[in-house]
Amino acid sequence: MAPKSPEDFEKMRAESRSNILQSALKLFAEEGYDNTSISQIARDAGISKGLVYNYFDSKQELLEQVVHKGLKLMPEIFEASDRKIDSSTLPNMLERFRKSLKNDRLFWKFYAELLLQFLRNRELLQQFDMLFNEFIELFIECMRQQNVTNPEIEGRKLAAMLDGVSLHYMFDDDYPIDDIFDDIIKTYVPHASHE
Amino acid sequence: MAPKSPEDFEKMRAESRSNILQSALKLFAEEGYDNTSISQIARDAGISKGLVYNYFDSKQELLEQVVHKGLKLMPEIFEASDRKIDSSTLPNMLERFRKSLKNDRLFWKFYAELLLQFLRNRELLQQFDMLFNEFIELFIECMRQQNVTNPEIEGRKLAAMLDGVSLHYMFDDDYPIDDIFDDIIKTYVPHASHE
Amino acid sequence: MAPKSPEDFEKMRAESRSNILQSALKLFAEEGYDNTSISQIARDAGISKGLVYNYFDSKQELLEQVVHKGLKLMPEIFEASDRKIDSSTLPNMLERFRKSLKNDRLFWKFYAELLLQFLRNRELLQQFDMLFNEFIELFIECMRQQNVTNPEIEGRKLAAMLDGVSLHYMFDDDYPIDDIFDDIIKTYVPHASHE
Amino acid sequence: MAPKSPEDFEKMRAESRSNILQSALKLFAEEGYDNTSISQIARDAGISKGLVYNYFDSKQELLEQVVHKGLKLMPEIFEASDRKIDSSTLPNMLERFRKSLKNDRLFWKFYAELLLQFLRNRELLQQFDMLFNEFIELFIECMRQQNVTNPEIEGRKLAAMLDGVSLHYMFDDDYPIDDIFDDIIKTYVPHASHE
DNA sequence: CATGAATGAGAATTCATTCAT
DNA sequence: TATGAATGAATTCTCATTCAT
Repeated sequence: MAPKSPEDFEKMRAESRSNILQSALKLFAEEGYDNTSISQIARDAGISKGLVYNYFDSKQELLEQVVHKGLKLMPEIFEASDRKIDSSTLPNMLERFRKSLKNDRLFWKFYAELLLQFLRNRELLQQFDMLFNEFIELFIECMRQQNVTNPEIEGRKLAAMLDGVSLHYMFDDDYPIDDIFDDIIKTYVPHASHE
Repeated sequence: MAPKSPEDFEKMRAESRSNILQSALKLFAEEGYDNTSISQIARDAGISKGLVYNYFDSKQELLEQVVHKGLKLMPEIFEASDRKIDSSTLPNMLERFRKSLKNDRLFWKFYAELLLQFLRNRELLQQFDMLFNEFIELFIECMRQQNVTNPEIEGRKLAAMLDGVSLHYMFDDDYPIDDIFDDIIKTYVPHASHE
Repeated sequence: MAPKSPEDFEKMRAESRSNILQSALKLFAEEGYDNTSISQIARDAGISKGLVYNYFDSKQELLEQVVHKGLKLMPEIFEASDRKIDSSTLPNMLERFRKSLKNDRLFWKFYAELLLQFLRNRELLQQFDMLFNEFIELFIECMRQQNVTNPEIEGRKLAAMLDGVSLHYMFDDDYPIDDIFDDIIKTYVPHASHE
Repeated sequence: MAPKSPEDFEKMRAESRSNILQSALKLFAEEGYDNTSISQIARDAGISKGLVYNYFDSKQELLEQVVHKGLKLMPEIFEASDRKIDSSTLPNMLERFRKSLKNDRLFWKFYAELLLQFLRNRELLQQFDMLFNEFIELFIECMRQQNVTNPEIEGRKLAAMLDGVSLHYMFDDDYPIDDIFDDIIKTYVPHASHE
């Protein structure tokens, strides 16, 4: 009844949009992109099918937006807040990653799915590539900090290992994720414990 | 006049079947399972749509057969021929793996795709799970051979790293795959360096 | 501007659903279940193929719904309105049946078709079986009313004869349906003649 | 090895043909015409799919031949061997029919299926119509023999009842077929009892 | 802004029929 | 005569997308 202000509308739009993205992320992660229909997403978001198209031009664009939103979470996990890399950066990052893996299994399943989509889809690949390289660069930088002999190689190995561990963890409910992380942290951050 | 002999038929069948599996592997790997239609597979194999169903009951079964065939390659890559694990097993395996990654990129792309399919599909998961665990066990056994402190953890880390490296390599055409492998071999096979 | 109200949608749905059932009944009856494609039904109903699946999960379910709707007509034909069986029940029923046979030839053709489907399809058989037995029981009850020596047998004979007459009538455009019915009524309702 | 004489070939042909017809009858009766594939028939007959087309031009023609062969059995059941109709014709016929119903349930199921096919298929209808009318005429003639008041009507009623009883019997494994037949025979052949 | 009915292109699957041998 | 591989048209069913209200 009360006439809504432009701001109200704006807020509603943002909220609806966010709901849709939320539902899409969940369903894409659980069922896979191809096995998720717009109807399901709409139903899950509690809105009508048609309305989805009010916010996103196509299913493909919805995917891209979900990815976009998802990738923005990555830096929060991996980047040190002060952007300065020091000896605590890597252990902090690893801890945050471990925590995220355990808490946001859904997101990481989706991330795994995306890896595959990316291998095929040029549009998505570009969005992702930059971030992906930043992420590797970050590890390389950490290695450099630690004065390892070959930071480029060591950084890539660490990145690969973490991706591999994530995959295996998603596969196997009994995966000893904590043991593995404890060990990785110990290995890659040896200075942390003694001297 | 002369009716075809059973051998003739057998040969035809084997050939067609093999063609179909070949095309299916290629397309599943390149486009993904869901984005590949039976029509495409048939077209690629140079046969009619209907014939595919002469050899495979369903698209799902075709996938399973492709997987089955693919998984048979794994042991050749990872297992020591004499089944005895000694100090040369791991370097041999790693070399074979490196070579396979570079030669059979298609297969490994597909393998990556499968990881995701597996996360959802119970049928496939079972076929795969055993092999997957064997593969991890193998690395653990190698670690045990080398008297590392914690073979269980070290084996899993190595397995994860190799999966991660494979993924990254598939992503990035400039990935320094040889440097990484050289390093891994050097790290995990320290004895190799000093004679 | 104004969104459609739930009532509007409800009305649209009911109408479309009814159209589809109508067309399906007609075509199943005329062509047989197996010889009728969803496309034909859609075309006949003046809608798109896909819409049929908006209302019915499968062709099989469409059949079941058509049957369900059709079977609801049966009681109107065969049951005495007051549920009490007396000497007028049978002649009334026979008259209603005669009238229905002549008016609803389509339905009865379909009913005949169904008999055959039923011989194979367990799902449908159950829906039908109850009604079928009720129908025979009804005749038996009428016979009992008339104090015939062996009402069980006589009831079944009458039921069989009516099914047979229906079939023959559907076959033969010159079938003397009225003569037959007049005779049956005279035979089975002897009291009608002498008061 | 021994060169086959033309007669041998002829006999083999006849035998193969008969096998196919046998299998087709069985499968059509059990599964229905539409649900039976040529492959099934060939498999059941122990020959190749292609060979079926050596004997029959099409599935439709195979159906027609099965019908043709089947209908030839009818006279054996219904006609008095000496073609003369007397007071024993009807009871004999009814006994033969009862026996056939119980022994050849498969055939009668198929006959029921055919009734429906006939209602749609002009080709088949013609083959059948003649026989169908002969069959009714036969009953009418029997009634005439018995000096019933209205042989035309009574004959048709008997024919209808027998068709109906057959259907019901096929439906219901507990159908009291013998009681019904005993009663029919007693009713329609009253003279049989008192001399 | 919101709804869900309606569309239609495309996918998997079946199967009668053909054909080379 | 006999085989079964191969074809392709037809069928059921799904779902992204449009549109009238």
